[in-house]
Amino acid sequence: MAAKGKRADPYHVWLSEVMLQQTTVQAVKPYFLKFLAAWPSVTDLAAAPVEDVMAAWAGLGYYARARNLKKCAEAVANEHGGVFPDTEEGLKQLPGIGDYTAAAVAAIAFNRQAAVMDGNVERVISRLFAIDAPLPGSKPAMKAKVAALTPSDRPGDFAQAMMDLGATICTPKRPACALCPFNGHCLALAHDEPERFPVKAAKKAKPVRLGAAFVAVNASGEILLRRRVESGLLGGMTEVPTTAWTARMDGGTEASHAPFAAGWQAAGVITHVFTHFELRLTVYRAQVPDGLKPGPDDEWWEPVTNLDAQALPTVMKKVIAQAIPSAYRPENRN
DNA sequence: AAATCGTGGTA
DNA sequence: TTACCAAGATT
Repeated sequence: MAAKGKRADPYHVWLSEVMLQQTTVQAVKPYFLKFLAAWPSVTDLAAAPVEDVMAAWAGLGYYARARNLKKCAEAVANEHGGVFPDTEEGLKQLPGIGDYTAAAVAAIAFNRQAAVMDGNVERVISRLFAIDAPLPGSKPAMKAKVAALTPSDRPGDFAQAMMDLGATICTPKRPACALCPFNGHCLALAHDEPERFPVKAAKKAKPVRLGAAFVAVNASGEILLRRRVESGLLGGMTEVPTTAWTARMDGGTEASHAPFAAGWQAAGVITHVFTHFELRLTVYRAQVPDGLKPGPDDEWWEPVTNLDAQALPTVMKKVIAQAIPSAYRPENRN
């Protein structure tokens, strides 16, 4: 972070804010450093192969962010001369930059008086004013409160201070109200019920989906991989062949969806929880001879020693580790 | 405009 | 263990 009231590098601010969307600082740190080392400027990122960017993002989640990150870098490099727009409105036109990120970059990197509101700020504001209307419907009213509080002097520092307050003092459970600089003006505290806010709409139950995954290893120690379609869940990421992920496991479905006939052996079940469903995959493995042709739909054979360089999401690392326990041991990596 | 989209940490 | 949720965006 830059010194008090100073503008930080817009590329650094943008990259960190995108990574921090729905993601903890702890999880982001190593990825942020890795990206800056690989691509020191936005033009470097714009010039990078998208596969490299997806592989570098693997494990961080919400992979549409990585696809939009690349598109945004290309837009800045090709349509803005390699310079980020310096207004909230200009930034919001770019891929992957919404209300929050546009305001955050405008305030922190360009000293603009933009109202920055993330989940932390929503919690602080909802408590300060004891807002009973549930999120997300109450968002516009809350943002108006933030805008009214945001100063013209050092708006970026104000934004970061509000987020820090929400992250460390005005926490979801057991907030440290005694330490809060607003404890003389907080309506929720005055009513002795800070934890009642923010009020949120009820969330729905998480269904279970079932499927099977197939790990084929040939005599040369290569594993059969394929690339998922660009859109939707894990879009553009790498996977091993699987059946469809459906509510029911239909008998006979599994063998018919194997990439080819082989001595498939069940190797156990892995469970992975996504945002809106839980996935249980039965893992099958087979030792096959060399020379099998990869299927038509973006399949290839990859040395098991090179899995770290692949764009494998966490669920697929679980599958491979289940089938090949040694795959992710250090001595088997390049 | 409700649904979709990952993962890991915490209580 | 379950539930929540973390510096949200897109369709």
